Order: sequence, then C-alpha cells, then structure tokens
Amino acid sequence: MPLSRDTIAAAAIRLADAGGLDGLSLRKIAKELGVGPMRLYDYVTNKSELLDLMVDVVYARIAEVAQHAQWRATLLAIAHATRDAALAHEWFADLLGGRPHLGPHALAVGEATAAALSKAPAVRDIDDLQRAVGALNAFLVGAVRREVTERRTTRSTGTDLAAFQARLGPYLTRMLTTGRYPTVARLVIDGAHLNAEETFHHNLTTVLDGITGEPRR
Amino acid sequence: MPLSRDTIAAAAIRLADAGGLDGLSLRKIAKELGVGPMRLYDYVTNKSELLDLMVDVVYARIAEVAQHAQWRATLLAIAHATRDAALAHEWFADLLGGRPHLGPHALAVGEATAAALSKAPAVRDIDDLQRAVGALNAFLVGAVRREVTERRTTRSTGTDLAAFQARLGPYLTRMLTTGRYPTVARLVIDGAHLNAEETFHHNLTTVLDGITGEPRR
DNA sequence: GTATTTGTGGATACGCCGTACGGTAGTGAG
DNA sequence: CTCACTACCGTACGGCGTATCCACAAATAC
Repeated sequence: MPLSRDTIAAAAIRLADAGGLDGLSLRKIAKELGVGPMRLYDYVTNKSELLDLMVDVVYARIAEVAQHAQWRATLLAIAHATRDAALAHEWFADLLGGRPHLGPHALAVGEATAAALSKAPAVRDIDDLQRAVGALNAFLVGAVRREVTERRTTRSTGTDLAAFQARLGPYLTRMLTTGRYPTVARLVIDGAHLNAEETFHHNLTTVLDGITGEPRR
Repeated sequence: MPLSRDTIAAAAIRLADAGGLDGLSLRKIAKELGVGPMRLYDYVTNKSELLDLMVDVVYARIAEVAQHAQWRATLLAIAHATRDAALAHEWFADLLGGRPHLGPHALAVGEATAAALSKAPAVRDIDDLQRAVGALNAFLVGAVRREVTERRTTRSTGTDLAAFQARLGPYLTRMLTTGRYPTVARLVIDGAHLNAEETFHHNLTTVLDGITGEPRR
C-alpha cells in the first residue's frame, strides 16, 4: 500500500467515524495502514494538520452540492449538506469552527456561500456580506454542534419512553422538581419530540430570511 | 488549604485561562493546589466532570445579568454576557455546546432564556418555543466559537497591516490569486476590519428579530 | 569492482496524560 | 488497647504525540 496524504486521511476518517476523535491516534492510523507511526510525519506535519485534512475531505462532499441556479437554493443545499456531513461524521461537528478552514474544498464551499449571499436583497456592500456570512456560519456551526451533542446524549441514555424517563436521571429530575426551572421543565417533558431535520430546516429558513432580507417562502 | 469542588474548579479555571484546555491537566491542578493528583478524585469523578463544573462556574456569571423587565432585554443581556464570558475564558467557547450543560447555573440561564422567548409574539406554543430556543442557542454557540477561533488566529499571526499581509501566508495568497475564490478574496482583502462586538450585536439582532417575530428596533 | 551517499523505514525513547490500585498514617469509636 | 474509617500519597499502567537514532537497501561516484 503506497502511503499518501489521502490514504492517511481516509484511514483517519474511518477510525474517527468508528470511535470519535478520542478514539483517533496516530498509532492507530499507522497500525491500520500497516506502517510505523513515524511514517505519517512524512506526509503531515502534526496531528493538527491531519485533522484539518480530514475536515477538508468532508468539505469536498459538501462542495459537490453547492452549485444551484438560485442563490437561495445554493444556501439551502450547502446548509443541509453541512448538517448531513456532520451527522455522517460526528467528529466533523467537533472540529467545525474550531480552526480556520482553509483547505481547497472548504474555500470552495466558502466561496459558494459568499457568492450566493452577495446576491441577496439585503446584502448591499462588502460589510453586509461579511456580516451575513458570519451569521449564517455561526448558526450552522452551532446547530450541528448542538445536534450532534444531543444525539450522543440520546445514544448514551436510550430513546424510548422508559429510557427517556431514566434519561432525566436522579439529578435532573431533582432539579426540575424544585420548581426553579418551570419553562425548561416544560420543554424537557413536553417538547422532546420535534423532528430534528424539520427543526433544522425551520430555523435555517428563519435565519436566512433575516440575514438576506427575503421573506419566508 | 481545604480542598473542595469550588477550589478545584477555580484552580482549573486559572490554568485554563492561562494555557487553554491543552494546558490543563489534573496533575497541574493538583500541583497548583499543593496536593497529589489523586486527591482530586475525592471531589470529581473524572476530568470530564471537572470541565462541566468549570462551565457552570462561568454560567453563574452569565446568570447574574439574566433578569430584565423586558423579555427582549433579557435575551440581549444573556447573549452579550455569553459572548463576554467566552472572550474572558476562551476555553468556555471550546466547551460550549459540546456537552449538555445541566449545572444549576446553566439551567438557570436556560430557564431565563426560555422564559423570555416564551413571551415573544411568534412563540405561540411549546413547539415554537423549542425551535426558538434551539435557533438562538445555535447562533450563540457558533458565533462565540468562531469569534474565539478568529481571535486565536489573529493572535498567532499579528494584527497590524504588515502582519495582516503576512497572515495570509504563502498558501492562502496562492489560493486567492487562482481566481477561484473571488468573493472570499474580496472578503479577506476588503472585509477584515468590522468591529467584532458590533458584528455580534448586529447578527444577534437579526436572528432575534427572525425567531421572535418582532421587527428590528 | 568498492566506497560513499541517499532514501526509506522502524525501533526506541521522552515527557506527558488520565486514572487504577495499594499502602501508610492519623483519628475516633468501642 | 484494637479496629474501622478517612485522608492522602506514591507507584504503576496503558496510552498519547513526537523527537531521535540506527539499520538496511538502493543509488551514485570513483
């Protein structure tokens, strides 16, 4: 097996998909590729660079769906592809936004996003554009991060109703019965069954409407 | 020095403020407190629990400003306090959204946020409320995360104009001169001088207007 | 042909990490 | 006095990222 940045990144992605970033180490990647750990340093400077490389591989997939005739369709496609990518590779959500993403595919997605936003009615100059890009990306980073966290929590505590009760745990039950958090209690008891994709889409639409100056459609 | 969860958390916060989460270890905390590392386990189950504790200490500060007569003023105060906290403790931005935050102070901030949002015109039922809470928190998590990342990048590359050019680095300069990323190039060259706080406030207002159904003021 | 240089790769080591485990000393109760 | 409990430390384990050195094979020079 010839070693390359691509094969290293692919092995790293397989391992991270299986065990999260905590389960990812250079030794494990090297073992999966049948080489010694120090071999990897011929191709990546350090672990941090490898993580950046993995992120850019995921951005390549997002970039594939980033071209649409309408600017709004482009933005929706990018946003949904970002969420899909994060759900397929949860480690991506852990890394997203935590470092500048400057790989070629990340730049391509950034370009597609910015170009689409520059066509929106409320984006009149470069300052408007920078704010709009910032707001959309802030929402995306936060939304996928929180959704992945929620999935992990659900996975570790179960998803059916009995497990849902057990999920509250003695601590949280106790806290919620103090009466100090009535709205949160209502949300937890009554609000736990919204469809995640619909929620994402609804909130994305709301945010988009606001930053682009185009009403809800 | 009597040991307690509070003293451990305070020492941990000092260390994390100084060296980030990478500079934080149980051995270092123990050394700072003049005890053996295993002592800490009398007070916290593991490192993860300690990180949760640190987050809740920061939420205590946010909770202090979370009570206002008007629901919108409450939301603005919470949002700005969250940003201020993240800028004062950058490690907070690294942790925010990455785990469920269930400490008493985090619950208090969550309650204040949800209670305020429940009074907004567009929030008519529990599902609306859940979506609104999700959207606002997504924006906050993403915005502070990205802003702290930007600060770190700036800090490591300098902030004056000469350093700004050097900041692009050979790689990024090369990428931007390919002509493949014209909008991004424009943003980088022309758009780099917006005030961070004003940007945050502008985008927060935009997002709030959208999710609460109350126009810009 | 031999000697030297270069390239590839692995082995070993270092300093650090979180945490398991065992032992010791001191204190209080019976 | 003995015993049980508590507080505490030391040692150790398995793992991490990465520095460094060495061995061997292939290529090059003479």
